[in-house]
Amino acid sequence: MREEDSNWFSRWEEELPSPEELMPLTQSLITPELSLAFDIRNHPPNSPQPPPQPPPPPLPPSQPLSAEFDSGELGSGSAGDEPARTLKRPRLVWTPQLHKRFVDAVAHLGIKNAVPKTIMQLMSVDGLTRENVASHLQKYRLYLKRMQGITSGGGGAAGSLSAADAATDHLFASAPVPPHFLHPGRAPSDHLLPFVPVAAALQHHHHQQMAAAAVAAAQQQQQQQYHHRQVGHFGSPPGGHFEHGFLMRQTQPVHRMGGPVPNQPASYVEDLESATGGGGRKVLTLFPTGED
DNA sequence: GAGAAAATAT
DNA sequence: CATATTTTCT
Repeated sequence: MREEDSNWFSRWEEELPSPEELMPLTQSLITPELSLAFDIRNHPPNSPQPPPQPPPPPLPPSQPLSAEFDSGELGSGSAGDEPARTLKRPRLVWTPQLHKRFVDAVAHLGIKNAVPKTIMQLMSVDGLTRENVASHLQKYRLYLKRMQGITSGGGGAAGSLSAADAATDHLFASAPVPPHFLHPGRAPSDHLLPFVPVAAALQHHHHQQMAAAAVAAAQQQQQQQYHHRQVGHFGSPPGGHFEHGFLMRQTQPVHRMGGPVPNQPASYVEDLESATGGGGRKVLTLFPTGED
């Protein structure tokens, strides 16, 4: 309980894995034929077709994520300008769902093609930039490396469950870590880890009951160095003014690349549910998709 | 003030 | 693209 504590706890309930998400590692990949089917590459006049290596795998089966977000925001004119242009984007919050998609993309791509660019494209999550993926990928790799030492070697000794799973990277732990990744030279199929590092063993949870639950609030205006949470409290607005709370607007000038990526018009808004008990807190993560 | 996550720079 | 460093948030 140091850093996130309240945070991750709130998230935990919010992002609780749905049955669909808990799919075993036996996730069926896209059939090769399908991949090939998607691999329809015409021959444009001048297409920077990457090296003869890359079978652009289709997008993984999109998850039935509930896309529900308030479309409100309109208002008034205050924000006549839709800044988007060269405006610093807020900060990307990697929610488990988003991370899962990331992992899925990497998994389906294979280590070889799992480069930021490709991953980003495959994810088709709007608002997601290459830098975001790159940064996360970096961390993810480190996590994998760390995990290697524990899963192998010790042989999954019962005792050394290690904090590596639950204690450390909460986010990574929540996502189904593909069996491979540990090393390319291994057979992906067949034997998988004795156990999935699904975060579970949580015994100590102090109920700090924090009102803050919302993440990802975009402040298009001046994002100065305020000190405290900027997220909207839904609990009790001091000013008596009810704010929308978390509303993100992110429009990015889509520059199309001639890439062979069958972009799927994916609108990804994640999670929006779980009003367990009386505390109805909804966290809206990831920005709405304008379009691709 | 420390630690972690994301961003940014090399 | 990968890694290192810096910033920002909890």
